[in-house]
Amino acid sequence: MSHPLGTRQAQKQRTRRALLDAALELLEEQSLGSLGLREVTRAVGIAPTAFYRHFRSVEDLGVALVGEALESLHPLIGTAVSATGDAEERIARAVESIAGHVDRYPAHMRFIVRERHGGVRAVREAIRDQLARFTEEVAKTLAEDPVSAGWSADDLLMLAQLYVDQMIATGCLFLEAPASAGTPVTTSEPGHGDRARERVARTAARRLRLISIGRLHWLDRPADEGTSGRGAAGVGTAG
Amino acid sequence: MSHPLGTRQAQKQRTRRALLDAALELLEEQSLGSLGLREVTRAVGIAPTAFYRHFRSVEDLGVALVGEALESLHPLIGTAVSATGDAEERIARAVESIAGHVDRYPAHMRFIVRERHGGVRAVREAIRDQLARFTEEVAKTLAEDPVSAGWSADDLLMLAQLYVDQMIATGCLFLEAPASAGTPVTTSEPGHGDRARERVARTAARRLRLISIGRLHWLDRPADEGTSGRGAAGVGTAG
DNA sequence: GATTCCGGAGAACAGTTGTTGACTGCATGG
DNA sequence: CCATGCAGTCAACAACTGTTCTCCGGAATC
Repeated sequence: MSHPLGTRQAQKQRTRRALLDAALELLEEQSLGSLGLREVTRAVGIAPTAFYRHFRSVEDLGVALVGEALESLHPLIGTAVSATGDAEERIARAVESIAGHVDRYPAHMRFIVRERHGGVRAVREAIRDQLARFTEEVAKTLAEDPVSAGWSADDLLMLAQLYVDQMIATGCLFLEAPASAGTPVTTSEPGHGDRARERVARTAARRLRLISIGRLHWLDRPADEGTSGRGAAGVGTAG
Repeated sequence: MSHPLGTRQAQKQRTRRALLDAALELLEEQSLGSLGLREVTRAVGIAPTAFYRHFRSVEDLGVALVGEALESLHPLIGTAVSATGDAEERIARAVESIAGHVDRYPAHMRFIVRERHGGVRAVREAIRDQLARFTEEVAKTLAEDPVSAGWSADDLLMLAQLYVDQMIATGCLFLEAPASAGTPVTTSEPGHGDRARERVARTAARRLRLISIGRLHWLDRPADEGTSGRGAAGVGTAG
């Protein structure tokens, strides 16, 4: 109601947040390209013209959303790609991290997944760039892992991209899994959602496991044929 | 101009195609949710009301597009996942198949990638279902591969999903790579596009290689811990 | 205490959208 | 050869869009 604390800029940032949040919520059932400026202001409860005080266009708002959505993703690197524990522990921890993140910021996750290949060029490119930064950081973390000894920078980046793609795909699966309802502890029955969630978790874990195995044997045949590098993993599969 | 061949239904299907094609082209720079009915008819050159003779809504048109886009994808299974040749040959063939498909049907590919997580529920679900069918067929093909001997059905499906995701991701990368211009043979210089294309091809091949390696060693530790199945591939990586 | 700054409101604008009903011309089937 | 079916047209509708300009009131500054 009133403005108990803070200056005027505080109020400005508050309605800015309201705009961002309203947009984020509206974007759960549509894409940014079809999101109207008036639609957002209506949801916030301000005049359409007030929108321009905060963003130049919906596209602009979208880019801002990319920023905070990807930023919220960053801390995941520490828990999901860290080099502590055995392989199975690490996989479990990674999957749990992703699940937790989707629980905390579902709208952010959905936004990224939807707009990554969406119809708004500026937002697409913003996501691509931010994701590239993120991937590079993952690559850096992977480099510190003893398993990565002897890997070329290119191969490490490839692996990081694979992991990041996997992370997003897994997050998307968690999003699509029927929500485990808002009641975390009230009922102890499994519920439809929890079953689906666990199925997703197990599949995701298996995927990571396969990648992890491939990683372990990546350098098994150091130099076979002349070319540039990786040895062909050819084995008798001739039909 | 005239109607030399065919009945009246031929003409109907022709404008239906025109609608689909126009939509497909318009969708290269926007998403289905923001695609207007009038926009499509305007591009085709017919009255807006004529649209209803073919589709009930733009959503409906989208679902139709899903059908033909995914159908065009099916023949890829034979060339990209077949069990002939050594691993390296197969990987190269898979990447080439995908590149070729993107060259032939770029709009289809873009449509799938964009709308797979897009803002139109009906289309999203149509893609998910069709993609599930596709994946199951891939799994069936993989099952015939000697490498898959001893694999559980669940694991095979997981691998198929991984391959399908990889296929789409690779296709998307080829789409984003600057086009190699419409002139295939006129100039023999590499050009910006061709360099980018080859970079994409090499990265995609490496990804497939890693997955292939993981596949080969998937059953290395048949039964380690009690649980349900796959042995933990844990190896000394403790930080 | 007076003045400037600025987030927001209001009205109005020209365009656009999806959808309707009644109509027309032409290929088709009796 | 006539009657029906049906793709496509036209006009009109209410609703909505993004954007501009003008104005207001309260905080911030001097």
